[in-house]
Amino acid sequence: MAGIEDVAKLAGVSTATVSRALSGKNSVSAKAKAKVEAAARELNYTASASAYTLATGRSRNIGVVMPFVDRWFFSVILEGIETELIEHGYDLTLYNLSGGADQRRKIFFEFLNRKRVDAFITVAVKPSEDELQQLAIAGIPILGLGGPISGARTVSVDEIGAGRLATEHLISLGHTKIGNISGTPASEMEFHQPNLRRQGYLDALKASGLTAHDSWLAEADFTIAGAYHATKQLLGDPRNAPSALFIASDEMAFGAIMAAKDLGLRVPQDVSIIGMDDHDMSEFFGLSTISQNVRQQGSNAAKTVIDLVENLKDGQPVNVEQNREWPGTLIVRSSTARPPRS
Amino acid sequence: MAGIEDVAKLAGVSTATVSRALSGKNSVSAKAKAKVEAAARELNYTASASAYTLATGRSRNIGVVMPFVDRWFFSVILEGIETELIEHGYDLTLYNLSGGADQRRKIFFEFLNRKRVDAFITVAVKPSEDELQQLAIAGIPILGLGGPISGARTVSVDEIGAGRLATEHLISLGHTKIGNISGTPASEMEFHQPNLRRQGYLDALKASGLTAHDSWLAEADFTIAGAYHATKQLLGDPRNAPSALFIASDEMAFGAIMAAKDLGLRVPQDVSIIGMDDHDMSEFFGLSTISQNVRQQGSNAAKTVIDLVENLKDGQPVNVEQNREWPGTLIVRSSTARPPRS
DNA sequence: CTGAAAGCGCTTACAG
DNA sequence: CTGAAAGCGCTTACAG
Repeated sequence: MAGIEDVAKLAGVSTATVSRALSGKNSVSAKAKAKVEAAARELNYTASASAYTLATGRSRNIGVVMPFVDRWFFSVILEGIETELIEHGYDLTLYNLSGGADQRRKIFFEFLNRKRVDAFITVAVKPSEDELQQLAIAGIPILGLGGPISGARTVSVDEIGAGRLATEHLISLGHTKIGNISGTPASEMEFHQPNLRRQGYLDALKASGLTAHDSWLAEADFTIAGAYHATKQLLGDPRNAPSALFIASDEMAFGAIMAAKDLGLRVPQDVSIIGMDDHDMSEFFGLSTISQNVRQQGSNAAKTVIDLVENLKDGQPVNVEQNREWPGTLIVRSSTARPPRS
Repeated sequence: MAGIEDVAKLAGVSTATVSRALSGKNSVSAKAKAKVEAAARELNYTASASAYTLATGRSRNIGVVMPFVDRWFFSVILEGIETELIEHGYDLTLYNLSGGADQRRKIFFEFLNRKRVDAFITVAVKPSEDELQQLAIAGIPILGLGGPISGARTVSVDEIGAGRLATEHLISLGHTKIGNISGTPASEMEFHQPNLRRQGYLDALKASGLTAHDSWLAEADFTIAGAYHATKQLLGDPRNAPSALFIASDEMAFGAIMAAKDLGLRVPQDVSIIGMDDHDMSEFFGLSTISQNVRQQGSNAAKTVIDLVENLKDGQPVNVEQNREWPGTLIVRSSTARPPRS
């Protein structure tokens, strides 16, 4: 592998000039620049990341911390982040928390100290006080996706608004008996999304003078199977079943659709179902939903974080502690319709 | 952030001793070791990755290259790799190829040159001649998952055997009219898996003296929707529909199950369906399948690659060009049964 | 515009 | 067992 010395020799200039010519920041004569570029191309030279980092203190590398990578939402957001980062010449180092508390501690208190990344993007992870402090000591900027983090810049979806929008859609179709299945968060991290979505659902009902019957509310664990069982329970009630369901994730909504079918109910003629996410498979299921624009959330987070690290002031990020909220957008497919006349 | 100098001062020793004490490799007196460890803990010191890399030439970082991260197989394998890597103190840098040819070139010919990783794991990616050569120049060991790569160590699933096993299961139940839906690979990378799976299917039929009717064969694009349509076509044939289907992925098998149901066919009473993968949702669908042990494939790949980089000989990996094959394992659930008596 | 040299923060022969 | 010093491969004031 060629080093800067080789390029300098071949181009007949000093290593300083090579560095300047290639970085493009400093003034170099057009002639020197051309020679250096030719030499670099010939030798297939790229500056070594570790030497660059050691000299500049910048790594052109972003750490991404998420609780899982093998769930739809997380994998899509990861892909969005990665594609944007590569575009801008940044690497992505992945830290996933699924290994439990030990792994989490290791990441925050050991890997982080290695100064390998310029910044972190956390996805649906709420750092503890200790962890936040650790980040502060390390002086690493952090961008939180999904929920405010004290002292950090944050981007999230307007969860309450999304829950309200989904519910209003059902109300506008004429439904009055509307149920809701929310998601139970995994333990260690904090998804408060599900609660907020239900909040929006309750708000919408209230605004229309409707009420939520207790037996119309359920929880499931964000899996298709969990929602299947919950839905059977809700819709199986012969006396007081809801005619429409707002479900906190599309994957759970798939389970709900199958449960309805297995009960002999037609979707949407007998029961309307709306989810949230706009999952890849939602089109296939004909599922109406609130889109989160997940991939775009990812690429936006990447852009924001790059902006953050490239505009440090005295080593500190500018404009921290700022929470931006994205609206969800309603997508109407074939799983929602007017209620059956009773 | 504390540096090695700070630790040395606090412990009252030289930086050389700090380095030795912390790496644990060289002889250091118990007393010095204790003092250094105490100081390091107090200052929350971890060696800077870039300085370590520059000094040693090792990065403790593995690059993972995959065509997508937002598909089930890839996200699960990624999670398997990551968890194992963290365990061993390695970082993971993700390169995903979904951005197209440009992104791919950038990764292979620019990012790779930065010498940021000790080795690569490629997943279902077949490097071109150019790319392979680039890897060779860089002297970076590479472990290929899914399909042999010339000059590299490789781990893959015995695809032919898996196809045969699935088909033999159907044959052993008494089926004689067995169809197959294989997957069409995306363009740029090379999945030859689908062909191999069909190969195994054909082998099994032949060995039992059965033949594959042309109209029992179809292809789909690995999506639930694609397989849904293909299955309707296959099973809709009123004269010569197969009584069982081997489908090249579980996700496609879900589409097949739904297609069968929508045709009024019961699974497995009217038609048996077996997939391949053992997807997270397969349990829910009651899908019989051939498990690939995906998560385990990932963690195994991580172990192998660590072994590779920690046992270089003169900078070269030992035992290259070695292809290991894993067997798939049959998982029987409720989607396969004896054929209906005609 | 350009080069010589210091410095980034480690590790590791070398000498003792 | 331990320390002084060289060196890893870059970038960037500094001087010209």
